[in-house]
Amino acid sequence: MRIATWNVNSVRQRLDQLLVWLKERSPDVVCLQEIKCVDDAFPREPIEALGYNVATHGQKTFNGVALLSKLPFEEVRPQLAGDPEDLHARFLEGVVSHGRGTLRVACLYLPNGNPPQTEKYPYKLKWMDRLLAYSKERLKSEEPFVLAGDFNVIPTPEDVYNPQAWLGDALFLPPTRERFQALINIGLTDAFRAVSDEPRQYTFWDYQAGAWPKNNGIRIDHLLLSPQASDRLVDAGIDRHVRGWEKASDHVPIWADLDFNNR
DNA sequence: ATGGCCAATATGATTGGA
Repeated sequence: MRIATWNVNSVRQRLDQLLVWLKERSPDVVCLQEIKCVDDAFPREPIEALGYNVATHGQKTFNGVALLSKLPFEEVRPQLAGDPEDLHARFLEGVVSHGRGTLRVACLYLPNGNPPQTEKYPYKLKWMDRLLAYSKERLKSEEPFVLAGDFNVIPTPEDVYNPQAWLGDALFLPPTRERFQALINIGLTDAFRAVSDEPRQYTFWDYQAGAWPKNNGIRIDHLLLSPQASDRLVDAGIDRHVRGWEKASDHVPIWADLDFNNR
């Protein structure tokens, strides 16, 4: 079973690339971030035509997340618990059933938090605290689940082309990294790092300043696996080549393969 | 962080992104 996540930076601008990539990688479950449209404007039909069920949690102009699944959804729920006043469309949880049980997938678009001296940074940290609380609660069920999305977190200096330049950035500040590490400490596994210790493996390159041709990137999109999911991990990867396409998103897709058959 | 960006919006200047 292949789980993938991709910040598409507007699903309507990226539809052609999305369809090509879906055919090429054929993931079973896909988490999309920054769809940047309301639910009614989401281009469902061409995606459904490829065999996907579609669930969206959009809003006007900004943010917005979606789940695509070849397997039917048993349940779908928007919004991360813990702050009823947070109306940003950044979280959508779905449960799909496969042959040997269910898999819960949480699609998330974690706040950027820049500039750090504004109210945006405490909002990010609070969101991360809510995500930790959510994850602790879900771990109690001892069922396989995946946190998938744009975390806007550079976990370690190995995950950024020039750590010095990012020391004061909301994606790399110690309180940000500490909260990401807290997710690891409670038992979640970074799928990509479970299969590769290669440095300079990035998921985002800025549109500006020749970042892509110079490989000035950062690794901020992640798949975190619960113990029952990481037991099933067989491979993971970054679809770096997608960044070189015409009219590319500034993020590329990442994926993980989980084998739920008997060992 | 930056050699020059990109997307959405009653739209041509502003906001947000990372």
